[in-house]
Amino acid sequence: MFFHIDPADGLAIYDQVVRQVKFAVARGVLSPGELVPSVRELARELAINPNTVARAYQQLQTEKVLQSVRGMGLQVSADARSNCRKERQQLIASRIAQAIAEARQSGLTAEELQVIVEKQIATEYAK
Amino acid sequence: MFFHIDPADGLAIYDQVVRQVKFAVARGVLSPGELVPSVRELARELAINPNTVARAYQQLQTEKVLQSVRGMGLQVSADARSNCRKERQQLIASRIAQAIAEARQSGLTAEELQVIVEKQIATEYAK
Amino acid sequence: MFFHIDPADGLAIYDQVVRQVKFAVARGVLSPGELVPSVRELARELAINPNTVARAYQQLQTEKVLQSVRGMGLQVSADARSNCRKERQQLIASRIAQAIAEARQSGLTAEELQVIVEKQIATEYAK
Amino acid sequence: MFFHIDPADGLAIYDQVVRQVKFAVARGVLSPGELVPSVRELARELAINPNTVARAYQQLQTEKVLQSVRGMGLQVSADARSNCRKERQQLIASRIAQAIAEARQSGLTAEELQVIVEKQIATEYAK
DNA sequence: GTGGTCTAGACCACC
DNA sequence: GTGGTCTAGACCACG
Repeated sequence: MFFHIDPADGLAIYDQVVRQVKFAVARGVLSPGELVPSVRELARELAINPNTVARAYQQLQTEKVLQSVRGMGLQVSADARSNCRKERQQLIASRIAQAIAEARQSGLTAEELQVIVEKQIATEYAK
Repeated sequence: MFFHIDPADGLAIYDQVVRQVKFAVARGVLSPGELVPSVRELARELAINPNTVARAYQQLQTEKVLQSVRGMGLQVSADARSNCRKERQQLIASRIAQAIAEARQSGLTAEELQVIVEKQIATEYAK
Repeated sequence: MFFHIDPADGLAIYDQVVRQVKFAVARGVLSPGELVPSVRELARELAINPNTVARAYQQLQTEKVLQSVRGMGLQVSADARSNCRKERQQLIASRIAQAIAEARQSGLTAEELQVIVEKQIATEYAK
Repeated sequence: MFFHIDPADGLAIYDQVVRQVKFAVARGVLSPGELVPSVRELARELAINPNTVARAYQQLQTEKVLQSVRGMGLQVSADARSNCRKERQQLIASRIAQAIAEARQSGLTAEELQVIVEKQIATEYAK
């Protein structure tokens, strides 16, 4: 499966699921019309409680990323892809902006920060 | 004051206080031997609950950044500066690493991410 | 067909089917002795699952509105019309009573409510 | 307390709570800035599970009717009153419209329906 | 099988 | 004390 939950992320688990579903739609791993894994199945795969998955899916429905097909499951909405693409940029950028704001506030110069960031990007994408 | 609390940061408020005290020590804004603001005073300035400040100070004592001076308050420990300098790098780097890991997981390429990061750094340091 | 299913009605689909069969009998659209559409046919027409229709028909048999004719299907019972007429009043009245009770509870005066109701009746019967 | 839960309403309990909070704000029973009953307190009063109240309150937060005051509770938003007033009309009208649509579909004439409605309004407001 | 709702009880951060 | 989150397990409606 394309999800990975990190209990130490700081973000709530249901929120991690929400973000990752959006990312999967943005990437095209999930396509409009496609059924997402069932609540029970995803819960089993991620080793979390079905209610937690249900909560994430519910939020994704109110945000119109998913829509329910009675008795069949939940389906990616037709216009979800473009919305998720836009939102992905914003979600990532704001999280990075927060980290950068703290870095600056900590007294690091832009140059020192630049070094750290480049090293981290290199490390991450080398995996 | 050298602190800035952001309720929307995602981090717990007491944790933000802990980090910012460490950063202030690393920057030299707070020097070894210097007394930090009292719980009540800092709570008033940051408009947060005194219990939250007390909790942050308690953790800082546990981590030997602060030590109590009977009847005077809390002062920055003698060896706090070098420790805080080291930790600053690590705190900042790990938060950035988390954001970058999510960015990669979301399907962004290193190049797309680089663009976002540079833009955010420029924005932040232009303030 | 004399039925109309509204997925957004709030009522369960099988319950909508039950009510509408009763109403059809009350109106005389379905007469005692007449055969109702088969489960499969009605399911196809309403674009719902045959199980849902079967469940509605089962309840209608339990309530003696329909009775099975071996090898033929389900027919409207002899005494169904008068019973359905009585029940129609009660079903409609109680649903309206519920809506009115909520309206009152919401703080609307009888006059304000009267205005809303008359407007809605006019709108509905103008269709 | 100004709430009343009816398990036989058909509506989900959490939805009944959501609607009634909105109605209370619309009526002025709850004023902007005022703290609503705590999750645990309201759960106790209504004899339902705290999670059910929490779910209702959460939805009210996403709809900007309530906002949280850290450690203090949940407060009615500044602009909630006018929004709730508008929504009350719409919530009531649509529920009534549904009942009326069914009444018409059942074969009742506008006149017969009018009689039923007036009787129900009289009954309800005589309580 | 599916999602939707509800209950029960737990731990956490914050005031 | 407050809300926020998570787990566990139940029942219902629908396919």
